[in-house]
Amino acid sequence: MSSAALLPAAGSLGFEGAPHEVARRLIGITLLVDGVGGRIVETEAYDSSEPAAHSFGGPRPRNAALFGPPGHAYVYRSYGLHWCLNFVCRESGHGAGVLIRALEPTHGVERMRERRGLDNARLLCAGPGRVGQALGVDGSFNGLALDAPPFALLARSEDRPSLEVEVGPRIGISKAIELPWRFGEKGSRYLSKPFGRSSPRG
DNA sequence: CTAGTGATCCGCT
DNA sequence: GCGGATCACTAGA
Repeated sequence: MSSAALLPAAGSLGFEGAPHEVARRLIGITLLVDGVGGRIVETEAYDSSEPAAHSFGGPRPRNAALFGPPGHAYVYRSYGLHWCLNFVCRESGHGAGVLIRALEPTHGVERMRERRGLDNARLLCAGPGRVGQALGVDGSFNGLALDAPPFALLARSEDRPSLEVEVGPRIGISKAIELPWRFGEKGSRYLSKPFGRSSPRG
């Protein structure tokens, strides 16, 4: 049996914690939507205390889910085209979240290829908009709990004991660019962009 | 590999 | 009007 224990992990991820801690813990966790998805290899943390966050400036209709209970989804539309998935953190009313930026495809790869109209596994989920498209996430998922279908979060199996996490500045923002709140699995070739300069292989 | 650009919608000033 | 927590595509190093 291949995978040792793929156990539900939603209860042990500590979504009530700070977003940069949750973002780090999520690396290596498997995310599935209706059974389709893969290992989380890249995340970013956002908090209402800094101006890059959608929650900065307080609750509004669009960001309401971010101010809801932790362990739920916040889905927003990016540039009028793409759907991006976040996990809500901290306590209700705070407005913190973790953006899922990239997955290593492991489950339902054919389904993801169809949805993305793309053959290259490396690019299937390499970016938040690509993750949304590959997993079939749209605005109707906004506010759903992460510990119940269609979502599933599975603990790391022990096939990768030496998981190393890299840290760096967040991508695609113009404010609070100094915060090192982007996290990624070191050496993964499924990142949306490489971190500093290591070996560009994988 | 990096840099530039158009697409396309919604929330905010 | 303006500008995004982006992506696909093109051109050039």
